[in-house]
Order: sequence, then structure tokens, then C-alpha cells
Amino acid sequence: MTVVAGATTRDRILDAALLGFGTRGYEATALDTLAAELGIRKQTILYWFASKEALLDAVVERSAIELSGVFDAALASGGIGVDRIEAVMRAVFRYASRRPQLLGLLREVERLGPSSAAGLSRRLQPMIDRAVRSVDNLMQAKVIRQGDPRLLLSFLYSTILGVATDLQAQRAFGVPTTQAGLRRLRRELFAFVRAAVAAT
Amino acid sequence: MTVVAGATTRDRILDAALLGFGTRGYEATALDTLAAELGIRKQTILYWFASKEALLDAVVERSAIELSGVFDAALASGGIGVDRIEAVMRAVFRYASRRPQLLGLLREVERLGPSSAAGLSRRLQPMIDRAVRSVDNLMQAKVIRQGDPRLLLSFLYSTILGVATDLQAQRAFGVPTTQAGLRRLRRELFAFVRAAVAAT
DNA sequence: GACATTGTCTACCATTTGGTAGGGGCTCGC
DNA sequence: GCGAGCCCCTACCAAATGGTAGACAATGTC
Repeated sequence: MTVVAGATTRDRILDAALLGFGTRGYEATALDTLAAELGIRKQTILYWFASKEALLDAVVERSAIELSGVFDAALASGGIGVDRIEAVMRAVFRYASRRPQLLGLLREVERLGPSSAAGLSRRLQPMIDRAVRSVDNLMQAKVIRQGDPRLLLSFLYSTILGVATDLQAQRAFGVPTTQAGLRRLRRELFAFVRAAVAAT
Repeated sequence: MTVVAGATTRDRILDAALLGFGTRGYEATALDTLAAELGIRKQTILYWFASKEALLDAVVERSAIELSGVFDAALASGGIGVDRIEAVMRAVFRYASRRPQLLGLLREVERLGPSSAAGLSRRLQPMIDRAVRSVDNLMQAKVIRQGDPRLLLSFLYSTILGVATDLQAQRAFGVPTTQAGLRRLRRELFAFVRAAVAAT
């Protein structure tokens, strides 16, 4: 659980909203429900955030900052060549297992359409640009397969986000969701990505 | 547009519901809206389908059948080895460009949770089993990289569904959405998948 | 002690939404 | 021509939901 007892009301609301929006979805998370979870009244939420949409925006903004931080740290600490891509992936996975809501929120925002997605992509743009440049460098150094770096990143994004969030689908495919199964999943996903980006 | 003028009311409702659920989402598609689009009253929808949930189930069922058909046709007509995987991918893409709602529905159903996803995966199970067996054969013939066929399929599913539905994300990555851009996207996606599954 | 500010609450409202009750027209078999 | 079913409609309702208005307590300021 992300909700910290000692945190301010505003932060507690943001935590609960992230959890709700990211797992149950935006429409499916009523302000009343959120308030009940926090032991406060809905009006207190509306005191801190002008409207439900404003709350979503605030959640998105805070999450974007957090995500950028994780990403940049991984990109900076990572090794060279393909290892750098894997370092970022590992960071994303480690982070996702600690805060699964955040990737769910990413999905949700995409789904809700341009109005809320615009804010997110604007906030993440610097991070995306850094990623594109990084992949471009790897391509020019012929460390990875040639192509459009933006497309490659888009593919990797879809694959990783999908694998990290579509537990439903994985169950349908018969993928075990045990601890050992998840370790194997991660291992094979890394192999998959390594093969996909490997220089020809 | 999928709505055919001469079709029966029930089919027209299913078409409109697929379009609505698959693009705007389930909660965001009110029965009143659906009815207005069709030029009928909401009560007519509730005459044909006992509840909104029953309508979703019917849409899912019809879509699953349609999807299975497309998939099986591609799997049967496809070539050998890796070409068979690409044949299926091409079929999915061709189909998705004609009925983009359907892949959106897939996403939506996953998001709505087990209650509606269960029906879908049950209906698609035979198709999934065939796919797993097919990939397993390719692995044993050492035509593609070794591993768990269910995991590989899960990865491919995430990648393709993601790329086909997350236009928002692609715009954020700076991927052009022109006709020529989409052709290039498809070409590079095929290369990505080929590399990812290639035997080591 | 008066006063402003901050934070939370009670009370209430307008709208949306899925769903119920029941009427009535149309076609078809007889 | 007439009852039976099929199909769609008008009229309503109960619940949920986002949001407004304003009271009230606590806290610090002068």
C-alpha cells in the first residue's frame, strides 16, 4: 500500500487516486469511494482539487515526475550498448512490481484520450527525447539493429507495458502467475528484447 | 463504418455497441447514446439485450468468433516457419485497419476485469491453444528461438496489440501517422518480430 | 479578545444512467 | 377479421455521481 499514515491529506488523496485510477479506472473510481477509503468526505477532496479532472491531472503530473526520475536514474547508471536498454527495462520492472498502479495509470490515460494524455506526454517529452537520442546513438554505433529509433522505442514500450499490465491476457495464454513463473517471464522477456534489437 | 443499413435491428445494435465499447469504452458509452446513433430508443436495445452487460457479452461473443475466423484462415493459408507468424500478423493488421474497434474491444475487455474477460478467453481458448501448439512446433523444429511458447505468444500479443491500438503513445514518440508512416511502421514491426523470434 | 485563514464537515442539488411498466402498431396464420 | 406474437415506443423511477453552499472548529495574529 502506498498510503502513508503521516502524509498530508493532499498527498494521501493523490496516493489513493493513483491507486484507484490506475487499477480500477477513472470512471470506475467515484470520489465518494476514494473518500471512504481515506476516511474523509468527498468534499475534502474537492477542497484540495477543484474537480475530479483536476485530481487526475495532478496524479498524472506527479506520476510523470516520478517516472522520469526512475527512468533517468536507470539510463545514467546503465552500462553500454544493449545492456543500457536492459538496465532501463530492469528498472521499469522493479518499479512496476513496487507500484503497479503507475503503469496502469499510463494505460488509463492513453485510453481516456488526448485531453488527459496531452498533459502526460508533454511532461514525459524530455524523457522520451533522451530515450530516442540514446537509441539513435546505439544504432549509429551499430550496436543494435538499424531502423527508426522512435519506432523501435514505440515497439519496446508496447511490449513491456503490455506484459507488465495485461495479467488477464497472460492467464489466457496459460502463463503461470506464480513467483517462479514471473521470474521466468522476466528472463524470457529480456531475451526477447535482446534478440529483437540485436544488430544483424 | 460498420453499421449496415439493411441489417436487422439486433445486428445494428451489436455493430454500434462494438464501435462504442471498442473506441470510447464501456462505461463511457451510454445506452442512450448508442440508441441515438442508431435512431432508436434505449428501450429497444433493452428489448434485444436484457442489460448493458448482456449486450457487452453478446458483442464479445460475436467478436471472438470473427477473430477466430480471421486467425484460423491466416494460420491455414500461411507459409512455413517464421513466415507463418508473419502471415498471421499481416492478417491481424489488415483486419485491424478495417475494423479498428475490435482490437480496442480486446483492450477494453481486459481492462474491465475477469468478469467479462473470462467469457472472451473461454471463447478464444481453442484459437490460443492452436497458436501455442503451432509455436511449439516451430520451436521444436528449431526454426525459431527456444523458450516457452506461451510466453513468446504473450509477448507478441502485447507488442502487436499495443502498436495497433496505442496511437496516443506513438504520437508521443514522434511516430508519423501518415499513410507512408504507417507502412513503414508495419515494415519495421515485422522486422522487429522476425528478429525477436529468430533462431539463435 | 477580535479576526482572518485553513481544513474538514453536513446538507443539498442537478444530471446522468441503467432499468421497469406497460401501451400500441404491424404482420401472419386461420 | 381477428387473436398472437413480434417489435418499438412513451413515461417513469431509483441510484449514483460530480459539484455547490455554507457551518464549524482549530490555529495563529494583532
